[in-house]
Amino acid sequence: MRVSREKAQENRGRIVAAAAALFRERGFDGVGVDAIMEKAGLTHGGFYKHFKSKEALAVEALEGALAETFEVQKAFTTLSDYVSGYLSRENRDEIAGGCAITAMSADAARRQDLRRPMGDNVRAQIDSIAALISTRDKAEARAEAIAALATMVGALALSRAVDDPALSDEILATSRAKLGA
Amino acid sequence: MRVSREKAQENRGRIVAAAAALFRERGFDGVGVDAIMEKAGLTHGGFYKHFKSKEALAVEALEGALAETFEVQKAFTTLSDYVSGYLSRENRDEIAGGCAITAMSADAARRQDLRRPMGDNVRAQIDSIAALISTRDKAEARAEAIAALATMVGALALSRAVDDPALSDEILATSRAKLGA
DNA sequence: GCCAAAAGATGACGACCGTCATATAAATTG
DNA sequence: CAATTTATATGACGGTCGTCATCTTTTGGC
Repeated sequence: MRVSREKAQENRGRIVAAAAALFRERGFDGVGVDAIMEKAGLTHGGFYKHFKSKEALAVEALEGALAETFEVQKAFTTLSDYVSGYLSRENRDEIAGGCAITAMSADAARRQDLRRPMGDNVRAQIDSIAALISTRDKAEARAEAIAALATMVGALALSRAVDDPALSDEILATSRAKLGA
Repeated sequence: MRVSREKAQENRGRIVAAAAALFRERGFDGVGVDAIMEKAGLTHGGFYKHFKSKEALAVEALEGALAETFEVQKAFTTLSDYVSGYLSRENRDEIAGGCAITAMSADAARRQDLRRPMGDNVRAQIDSIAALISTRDKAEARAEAIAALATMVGALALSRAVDDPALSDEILATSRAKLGA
């Protein structure tokens, strides 16, 4: 049955939000359109009234996930807080709500469409981190920001991939320390 | 038709090698058993004479991919060479033959079975890198090794995920420089 | 050299996939 | 209030998936 424009727009948002969580949790190929629609509280059929393909939804979902976590990170006013928030056990254990760069970089490497939102967000993150670094030399701040972002993304990925919880914690703690947090 | 034990073992190895490449390239859910068997020069039916499931093959394929790249990396005698080899355009562009940690960490985060080989290899890499660091303090060398590995993995993942080739190159070059290579 | 074992090929199964046609029913338009 | 539009539901399609049963053919053990 039909639904008000307002409600339809809200439903669309719920589909994107559900997809943003599920794609991070299970990867692009690990989630079906039916699972996304179910999580959004709808049935699968209406999907193509909102999106022209699963891939098109993935682009929007990635943009949404990246924007959401970027908002959280922009709230940190020091590099130390930024790093501590990123390399925390909570962020490691909540993949569905955590950093979309780490969770979806492999999908982005495989699917052209996802690389543009990734690139946009990486550029923004670099600028954001560089702004937190108090160095005279702008180029040097940018270089430090790039390396810091790489270390954070790699440490989070490693901490999620290894079997031993002690090693996982050690990776987070050591990387935090190396980044001055 | 039947085949000699020797030939059967060689075929098994070809299946594992094909899977090691395809899983890195397309992810666990992006490859079917049929594609793996075809790449190995066989038909899909014989698969379950060799492996009890696709997941079981993935464990062996990951072990193989990790061992293979680890052999390459162990050949480097300085940290600088190690880093330069890892953070090269060639390694970035050859996902199927490149670092399995970077290519499969997301799959490992999702699938328990893959975390043990990941953990084993990460431990070995840390020790291997730490041995290249000339520091009196062993704990300090280990900490530097962990951070260096995290930076390398993150930089490679980022360089593959972004849309802009210039940014991709910059991430590699900057991370190399930060790691003294 | 015969016989049991087994590797691989062929083919099928149930489940799930992305996508779309159609039906339903409510909202918007006039 | 009537006519039209449209968001969602139902159901189906062709294709692909992981897995397995069966058959063929050859090997390896006696």
